[in-house]
Amino acid sequence: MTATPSTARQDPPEAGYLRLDQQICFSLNAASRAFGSVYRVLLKDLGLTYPQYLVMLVLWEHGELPVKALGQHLRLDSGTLSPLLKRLEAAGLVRRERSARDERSVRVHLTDEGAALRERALLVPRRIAAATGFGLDEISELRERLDRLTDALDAAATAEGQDGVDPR
Amino acid sequence: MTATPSTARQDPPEAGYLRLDQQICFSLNAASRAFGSVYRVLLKDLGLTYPQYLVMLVLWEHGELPVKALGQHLRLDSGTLSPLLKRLEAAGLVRRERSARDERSVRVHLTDEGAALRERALLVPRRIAAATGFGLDEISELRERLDRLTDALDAAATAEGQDGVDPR
DNA sequence: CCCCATTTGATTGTGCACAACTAAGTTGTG
DNA sequence: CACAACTTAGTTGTGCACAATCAAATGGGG
Repeated sequence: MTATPSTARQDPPEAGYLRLDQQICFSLNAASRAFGSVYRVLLKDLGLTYPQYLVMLVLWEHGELPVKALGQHLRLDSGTLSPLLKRLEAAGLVRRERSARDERSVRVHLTDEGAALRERALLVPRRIAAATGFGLDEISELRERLDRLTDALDAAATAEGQDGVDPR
Repeated sequence: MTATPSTARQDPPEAGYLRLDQQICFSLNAASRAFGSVYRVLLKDLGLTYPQYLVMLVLWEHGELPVKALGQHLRLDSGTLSPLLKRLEAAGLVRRERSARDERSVRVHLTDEGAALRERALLVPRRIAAATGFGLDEISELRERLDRLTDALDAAATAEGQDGVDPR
């Protein structure tokens, strides 16, 4: 039986993959959470969490959007956005109102207070960039790779979801 | 009044940063969640979530660890691990027992069922690697950058936490 | 007009991440 | 020994992510 419970016996190439595999997804996860910690500190002054900050970024850029479009920009669904938007509304930063044209749609727009918050948020990116210690081009290249990775994973996920559909 | 509610007026270099800034952290976040979707599908057969899978990876590698050490490997604290480990224990994959030497410490180790699960998990990494569409060296390079990024962010976060302490 | 598929949000339930706090055990010092 | 400082897990509360489900509104055929 021995004390070492794993990595015994044959352990073909799989085992190496297993380690590598942990590395990439784990590194990604860890980097994402490390970003979260830094943002948490910087955004506390603004009274925003990081996902709320992302929503505000989109609204600052586009002004006013239905929940659906907001979710498409952020890759988030209503299950995540609905409570988040309610908290932003409770904080007085956004308002939600049913579209008159289509009663199913809820348009989210900034309050004056929400729009004004942008001025203070302008200071954030520079401090984040400084915290990464990366140059602009290095960030840009990393971003390009991550986006490519995301696209590949999304494609794989949907293909995996319907598995071997072979839709003729 | 104009339709575009923001990005008007002066918008100095800050605005460009703001956009770039969103890109890198958002890309990271999106990639992390995209990975989550792919893992979710692959791990469903094993009855594991992705964070549970990470815990099992560490246990398969090290055999048996106190909660503290597990958390250091995964960058997670007891607030996250305690309920997660309870779920793994309820699933019959691990056991938790107080160390006799130090009653504060809880050692987590694999059950036979948990150890056996490794065989089925060996299939996962290859499918993940395939889903990324990345080569091994490209994955390796990306991982290196992400780890460097995480280190820089961690350093910035702790420095930020005590802010301008100037501890004399 | 009525029926039905689709679209859009909201709700519910599960699980993770993390801060703040508590409880119990351990260690060092007088 | 007594006692304070520290360590290790656990608990509680808040918020995000996502699957599943529901309800309301819309729009297109019969």
